Amino acid sequence: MTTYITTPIFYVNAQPHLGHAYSTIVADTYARFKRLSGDNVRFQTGTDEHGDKIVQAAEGAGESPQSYVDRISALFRDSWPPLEIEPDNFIRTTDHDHIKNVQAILQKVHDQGDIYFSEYEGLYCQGCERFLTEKELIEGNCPDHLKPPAKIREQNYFFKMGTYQEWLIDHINSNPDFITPARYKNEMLSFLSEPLEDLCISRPTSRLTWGIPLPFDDKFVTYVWFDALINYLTGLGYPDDEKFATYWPVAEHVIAKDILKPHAIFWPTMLKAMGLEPYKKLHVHGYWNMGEAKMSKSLGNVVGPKEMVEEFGADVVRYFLLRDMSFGLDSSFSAEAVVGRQNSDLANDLGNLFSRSLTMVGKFMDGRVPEPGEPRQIDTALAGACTAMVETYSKEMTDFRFHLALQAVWEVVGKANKYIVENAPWDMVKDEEQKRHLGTVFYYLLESLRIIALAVEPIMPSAAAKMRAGLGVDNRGDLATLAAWGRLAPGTAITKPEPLFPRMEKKKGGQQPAKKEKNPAKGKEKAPEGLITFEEFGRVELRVAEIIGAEKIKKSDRLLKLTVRAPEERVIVAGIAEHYQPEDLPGRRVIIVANLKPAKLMGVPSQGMVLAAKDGDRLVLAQVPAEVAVGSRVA
RNA sequence: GGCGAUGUAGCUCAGUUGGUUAGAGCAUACGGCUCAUAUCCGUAGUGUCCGGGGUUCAAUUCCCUGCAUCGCCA
Repeated sequence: MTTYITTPIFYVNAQPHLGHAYSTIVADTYARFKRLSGDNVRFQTGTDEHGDKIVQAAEGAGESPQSYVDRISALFRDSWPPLEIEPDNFIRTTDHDHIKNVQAILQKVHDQGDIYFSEYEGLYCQGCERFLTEKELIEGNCPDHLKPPAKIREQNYFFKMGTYQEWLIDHINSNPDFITPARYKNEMLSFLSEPLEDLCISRPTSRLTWGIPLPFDDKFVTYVWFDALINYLTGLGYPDDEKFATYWPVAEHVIAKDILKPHAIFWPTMLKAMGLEPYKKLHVHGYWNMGEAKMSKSLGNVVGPKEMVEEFGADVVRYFLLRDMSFGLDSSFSAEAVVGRQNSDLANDLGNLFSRSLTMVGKFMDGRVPEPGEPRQIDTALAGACTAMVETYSKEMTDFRFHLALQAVWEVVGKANKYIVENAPWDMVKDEEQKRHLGTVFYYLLESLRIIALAVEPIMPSAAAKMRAGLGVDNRGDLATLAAWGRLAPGTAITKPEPLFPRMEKKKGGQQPAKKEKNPAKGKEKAPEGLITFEEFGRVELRVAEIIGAEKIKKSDRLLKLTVRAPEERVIVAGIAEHYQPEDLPGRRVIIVANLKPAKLMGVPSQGMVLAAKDGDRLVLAQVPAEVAVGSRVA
C-alpha cells in the first residue's frame, strides 16, 4: 500500500501557532502509523509565500518580500523537528520547480479553454488595496478605513469552475469518504446546490507583482489558489518524476475548516480540468480555542509550538492534542488541561504501570523476561484485550479518530494495572503454590506493555522508544506481525529506565484558580444571592491600558472605537461618545476588563470593556496615574 | 433572512432503532494494597438528558415550537 499525506502549506504572513502544529502533528502521526502498518509513505508540508498580504507584512517588517518569506518559512520548517515531526518534503511556493510547473499547468488549462479573460466589477478599497465583498461593509464603508470603497472595473483571468460542478457533486456522492468527517461533506454539498461562480485566478501586475507570472500574459500574476493548491502536485515533481506516478492517486489532505472550500471545491475541479484524478480523501479538523476564547493575535493568546515543547515536551503535546480533540470538532486548549492529561493518563496510568512492572521483573524475575506457564483465564483475558485493542486502534487511526484510538489503548492500560492488583505478585512470591504462576503473570504483563508501546509509537515516538529499550525489543517489521501475541523472547534482559513521564505541578500564577482550599467544603460553597465569591471575582481580569487612538463610530451617538495598549494592541468599543471627545482620549490610562468575551458593536469587533463611573448623567472613566505600567493587573 | 449542527453529572463527552436503576474519563469523598512516578485497585454519589407543547400505554430518544451557542450561505 502507498500513502501520500499532506498538511496545507502555511501562509507566511504570521508565525507558526498551535493550529499549524496540530495539522502537522496529525499528518505526522498518520504517516508514522501508515509506515508502521507497512505502507510506502510520503509526508509533505511547506509554506505558501505569494500575495499582497506577504508584501504588506514584509513592508511592515522593513525587508524585501524574498528575505521576509525566507525568514518566516524557516521558522515553520524549524518548528517541526522539536515536535518530532519528520516530513519527507518541505515545499515552498517560491521554489523554482513549483513556479515552473504552476506555469505549465496554467498554460495547459488555458490552452484547452478553461481559462478566460473578462472584466470584473467590484468594490475596491484603496486603503486595504483589495476588493471587499458587500458582506464586509459596515454601513457601506470599509470596516478598517471607514470610507466607502470605490466601484472599479478590473480585467482578470477566470477559471471555468462551474463546468465541473455536476461532475463534482456526483464524485462526492459516490465517494462517501472523499470529504470527512461527514458534516463537512454535507456543508459542501449544500454549497454546491447553488450554481458555482467561476474563480478569479489573476491579479494585474499594476497591483501585485509578488506572484507567479501568468505564462500567457505577463501583465498578470497568479492569484492564491491556483498557485497554492498545486503544491500538492509540484511537491511530487509533477509531471515527470516517478514520485508523481507513485503517490498522486492516493493523496490525503489534512486541513483546518477555514480552507475547506478551496480544498473541497476549487481543488477537485482544478484537477479535473488538468485531466488528473482527484485526491483520495480530505480530512477536515476544527479549531483550538484558548480556554473560552478564540485564538487571535489581538487577544495576545496565541500559543506557539516552540513554547509548548519547551513547557511540556513533544510526547505530551502530541498526546494531548490528539487525545483531547475529536477530529473535526473544535476543542479548547489550556495548560491546566495538558497538565491534567500528563499527570493522570501519562504519568499515573501508563508511566507508573511501566515503572512498577519493570521494577517487579527486576526484583522477582531476576531482570529477565520469564518463561510463561500454562495461562489461566485471567491471563488469556489480558492477551485477548490486547489483540482486540490493536484491531480497534488500527481502525480508528485509519479513520482519523485519534481520540478513540487512544481511548482503546488506555483501556488496556487500565486492565493491565488491574491485572497486577488482582494477581498481587508481591503476595504470590510468598506462597509456594502461587509462585509457579509468577512467570506467566510477568510474561503477560510485559507482552501487554510491548503491544501498548507499539500502539503508542506513532503518537509518542520518544516514549515508545524508551519503552522498547526497557523491554529489550525493536520495532522492525509491520504492525500485524509485531502485534502478534508472544513475540517477546523469554530470557531477554529488562532494564528499567527513568520515568517515562514526569508528574507536573498544576501550575502558573495569575490565572490559576487558587490551589486547594484548606477547608475543602468552603471551595464548593455557593455565595449567597447577590454576592459573588472571591474565586468568581478572580475570573475577571482587570488591567491597566493606555488609550492610543479614538474615533467616532459612524451612525452611533454613543460609541467610540478606542485603540488601546494593554500592553498588546486591541480595539475596544466604548459607549462614551457623549461624554468624551475622541481627541482628548489618547494618552489616558484606564482600567479595562481584559478577558471579556469579544463582541461586535455596530459592526466593530470589541475586545474588552473600559471601566467608567456613572454619576447621574455624567460618565467618568476610571483612570490611573501615568506611572502605572500598561498591562498591570488590577485586583 | 435561508439552511444545518449542537445543547446529557462540577468539567470533557458517550449513549438511547421510544420501554424497568441514563453511562465513561477527570475532579470530589471514603475504603483496600504497598510492586510502583504519594502511584494503583475498589466503593460512593449527585443529573427537571436546554424550556414549552404534541403523538404514545410509555419520550431524554419521534414531531412542532421557543431559547442559547456555533457553522455554512445570502
